Amino acid sequence: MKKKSTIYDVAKKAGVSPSTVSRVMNAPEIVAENTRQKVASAVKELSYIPNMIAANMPRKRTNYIGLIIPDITNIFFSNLVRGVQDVCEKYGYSVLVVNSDDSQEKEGRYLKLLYSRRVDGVILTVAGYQEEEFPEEELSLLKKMNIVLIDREINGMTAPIVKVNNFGGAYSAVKYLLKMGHKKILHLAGIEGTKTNQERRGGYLSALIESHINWKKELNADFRLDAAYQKIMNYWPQIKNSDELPTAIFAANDLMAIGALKAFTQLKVQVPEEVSIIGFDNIPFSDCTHPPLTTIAQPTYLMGQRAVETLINLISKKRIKKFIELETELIERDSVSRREV
Amino acid sequence: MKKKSTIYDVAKKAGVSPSTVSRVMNAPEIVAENTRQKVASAVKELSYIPNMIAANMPRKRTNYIGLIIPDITNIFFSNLVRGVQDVCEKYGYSVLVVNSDDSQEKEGRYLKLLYSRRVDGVILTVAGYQEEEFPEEELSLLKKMNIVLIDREINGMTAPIVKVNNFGGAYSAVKYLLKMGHKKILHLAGIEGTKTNQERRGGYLSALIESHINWKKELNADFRLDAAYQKIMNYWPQIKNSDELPTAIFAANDLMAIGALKAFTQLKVQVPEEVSIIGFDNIPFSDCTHPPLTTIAQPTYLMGQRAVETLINLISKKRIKKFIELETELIERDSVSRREV
DNA sequence: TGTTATTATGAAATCGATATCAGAAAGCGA
DNA sequence: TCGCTTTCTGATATCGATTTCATAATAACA
Repeated sequence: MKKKSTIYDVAKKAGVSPSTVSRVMNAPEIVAENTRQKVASAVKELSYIPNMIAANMPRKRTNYIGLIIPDITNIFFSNLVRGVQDVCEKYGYSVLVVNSDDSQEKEGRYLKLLYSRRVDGVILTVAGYQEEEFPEEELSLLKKMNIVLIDREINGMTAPIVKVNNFGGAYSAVKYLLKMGHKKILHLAGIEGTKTNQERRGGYLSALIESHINWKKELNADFRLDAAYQKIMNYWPQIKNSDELPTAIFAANDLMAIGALKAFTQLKVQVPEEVSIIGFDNIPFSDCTHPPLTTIAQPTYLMGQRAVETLINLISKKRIKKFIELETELIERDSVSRREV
Repeated sequence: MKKKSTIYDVAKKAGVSPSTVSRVMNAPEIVAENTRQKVASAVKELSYIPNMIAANMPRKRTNYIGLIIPDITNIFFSNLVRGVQDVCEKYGYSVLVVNSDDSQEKEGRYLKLLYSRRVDGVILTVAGYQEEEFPEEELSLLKKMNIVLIDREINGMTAPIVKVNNFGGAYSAVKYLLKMGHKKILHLAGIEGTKTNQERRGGYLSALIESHINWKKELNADFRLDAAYQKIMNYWPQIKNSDELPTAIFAANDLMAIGALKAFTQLKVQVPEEVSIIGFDNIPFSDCTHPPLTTIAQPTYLMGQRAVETLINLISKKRIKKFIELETELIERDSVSRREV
């Protein structure tokens, strides 16, 4: 591996000062055509590529942003990540993605890492499992950095947030089921600690109350496919043939809806003839299930984009909106059918 | 935002030199218990977190690795990314992930970016669409960096590679179809330029030849779900009722298999009664399709892990295996049925 | 007790860029 | 031609760590 060439090498070869080389690399228009050419050819000859590490120091910015999500293998997040990456790319930022696995401890560790790496800002999906109060150390770190929250709010923090109208989405999902004639609607709920889940649960309950429906039932599956699968496998046989049997399910995300679908296939329960299911998220493949899943679509890619835009404005101290709430959309497919009585 | 404290601040507060603080942070065992304590409490008091940017310069390493994949929203890669991240985390590296969208031009640009950011090494899934010869500039960049290839080989480059036995996997998939009595097997192929696709195609052809089957047919869908869907939607009606009609399909990846499945649902063609389908990859959700997809499993997470381990050994100049080929596994589910002629 | 190792610390150079400031050269109006 | 901008370039300090080398203090040994 041959030695990397530096700005000094280029300067020497071109017969100019390092400052001039720096100018040619960063603001070519302010240097005379003539010198610019000389430098350019020296750059090419040495195949010089500037060392951004060195550049970052005096500049006091890295053009990195950190992205903390629960888990990249959770398909919900990959579109979001891509949205973040694409906008970053456009503005010359790079993204450092880490997985908190919804653990507060990991979240804290990564925040420290990101700080240590001096990222210009962080986009954070707060970890779901909150052991206790927000630790002091983490909170003070958060205050030192440019932060934009995404997807989940966090009590006692006033960072800008980009989220989806979870309440409204859930509300419209349940309203839709009611409109289709369902009166016994089970709720497959997500991680209890998360604001997201609380809001969706709120939408569920509000829609029921508004329609004077007293029947309600919740099963918790932490937003996870296999947990939902297990819960249904356990629960359904118990209530089969009783009047506890729901005619519809509102799942707080598609993953759980798909888990339920899988369980029903195995239990030989027909969807939507025997139970209707509606999900939340509209993840990829939710249109490839059998039957294709009716769901509430979230604009995940857009969320990622908005979050970065906000963050970049925050970094460059422009005016920003503190609260961006995107709307959901009902996607009618085939997992919900009309139920008479 | 209050001023960040530096190693000098800590040194002053603790009444020692910056060198000593540096030692406490990096090799505490070589400094006297007494001074270590003084420094530690100064660190805590100022809540000092070292600036890794500054540290990287004299050290000449960044503890970053770059990861170039075609597209993070392609679900096949998320497990791989996670494998990379988890091992990196263990060894104190951070990962910079970028999407080439299978474009050679983007790949080149990102390589340059990664070089500029002075990552310690790069894990690269070579872009599928190769316009022409590998550009000189990119090649010389590759030679300057520590590179580990993943998934796809590249002609005329001798970097270590971690891949899957594509030939063997495809071969066993087609052998399995033959064993189930199928004699007309269509191949849904991926991006032609990729070695991966060539190998899988090779496995398909070899299995046929070995069984003295002359019937063959290929449709190309670039590894993409929607392309596969379209191809089937166009092709099937044309050949319906002719003896061109295949009884089974070997798709070069699950995405295309799922696209085909979707088309067949729409065309009211029963799977597996009328056509059997076998995929490749075993992506998440391939067990949630209808019917659950029989497929060839790739150990993607493991591939990511192996790639990083190799890269880290390469970086630290340890001995490495130049060629790591992982085995596939046939996952029998319900999309293939026996066919008695 | 004098000599040599060992351990613990500090001083100063260094990594490779940027940024500030100053000065030379060129352009321009009177 | 003189003075004043404007344009272009270079010298030098700086960012915040690490690293090398030197030295003081202490321990070990003959």
